[in-house]
Amino acid sequence: MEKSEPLAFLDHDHSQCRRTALKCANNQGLRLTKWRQLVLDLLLEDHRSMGAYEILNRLECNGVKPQPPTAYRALDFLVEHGLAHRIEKLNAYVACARPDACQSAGFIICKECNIVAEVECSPSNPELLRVAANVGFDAESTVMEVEGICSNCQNND
Amino acid sequence: MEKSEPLAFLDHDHSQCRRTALKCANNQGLRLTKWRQLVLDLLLEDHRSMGAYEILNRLECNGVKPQPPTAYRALDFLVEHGLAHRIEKLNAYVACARPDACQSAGFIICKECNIVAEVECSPSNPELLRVAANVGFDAESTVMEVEGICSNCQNND
DNA sequence: ACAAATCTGTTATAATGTTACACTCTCACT
DNA sequence: AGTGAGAGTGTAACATTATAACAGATTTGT
Ligand SMILES: [Zn+2]
Ligand SMILES: [Zn+2]
Ligand SMILES: [Zn+2]
Ligand SMILES: [Zn+2]
Repeated sequence: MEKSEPLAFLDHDHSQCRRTALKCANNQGLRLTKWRQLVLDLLLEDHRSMGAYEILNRLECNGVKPQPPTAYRALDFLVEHGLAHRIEKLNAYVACARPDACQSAGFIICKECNIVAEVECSPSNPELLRVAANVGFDAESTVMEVEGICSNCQNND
Repeated sequence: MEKSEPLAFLDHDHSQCRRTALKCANNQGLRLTKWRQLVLDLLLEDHRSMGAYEILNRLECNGVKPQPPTAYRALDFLVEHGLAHRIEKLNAYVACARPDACQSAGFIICKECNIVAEVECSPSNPELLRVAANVGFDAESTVMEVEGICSNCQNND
């Protein structure tokens, strides 16, 4: 599998994605507490994105359903440590597809089926970065999202 | 002034920006109705972004204060016709800085002062687009945003 | 003048995200 | 083991952002 292929669009052994992510989380010495674990697991079910409240509604531990801050705290943690990404265009979250090797990622978003494919690529647009550098701007984070219709959905019309 | 300089960071005759935008709107044969006009005017006050409710709270015509849908409708219209842009990272809106020549734009966002500089540049990241094309993805729109600290704010610490 | 299309007014509600504060747990250090 | 600091959780309330639905008004083309 080529490095830059977006996993989301490929048939693949997804349980492998899950194992990699969990192993990666442990290797970093992160504290994967109960809720963080559960949220990560929900996100790792597939490569779709989920809203915070969709996650919240499915969160549950021994019959206990947590409140919004619990979901947001877990999501913030996962995003901060690179185990998940926030999709700004959708106000939603996805598990990182390559938590072991994710420097900078862009996202391909299908409007129809909501699949979100992560692509490891250099940060931002070269022209944009050049202009930013020219005006002494200190760039800290980058949003790169492309919305459209995936080839599956094009054919299903 | 070089084409790719971000206007927002430069001292400039901003009333000129406003005239250009309004002229541009009229030239396109768009119906700039009362609310659309007023919203555009608010956005054109400077190159800062404004949330929909910030706009809503300042909207007023002959003592009449409209409801949320009015603001959102005007904003949707302006965005759709390229007179404004939505900043996904901020859930906010800016007037287009070059409505006469805006094919595709990226944004430089200062966390401190909230200034939003628009940069005309090619759509998205080349690697991201290449991968999208490879998998037969039909790209329709692109989000390019870089967040950080502008040089002014770096010096003001 | 008329019909179709577009725009507006209005009410209500949905969806997303945060503050604040008390309490509990974990971990490093005596 | 005790203990204190920091990190994590529980909970209630609230703030912000966005949309649905539908009736009425205005504009546009014929
Ligand atoms: Zn997978
Ligand atoms: Zn699709
Ligand atoms: Zn200006
Ligand atoms: Zn600044």
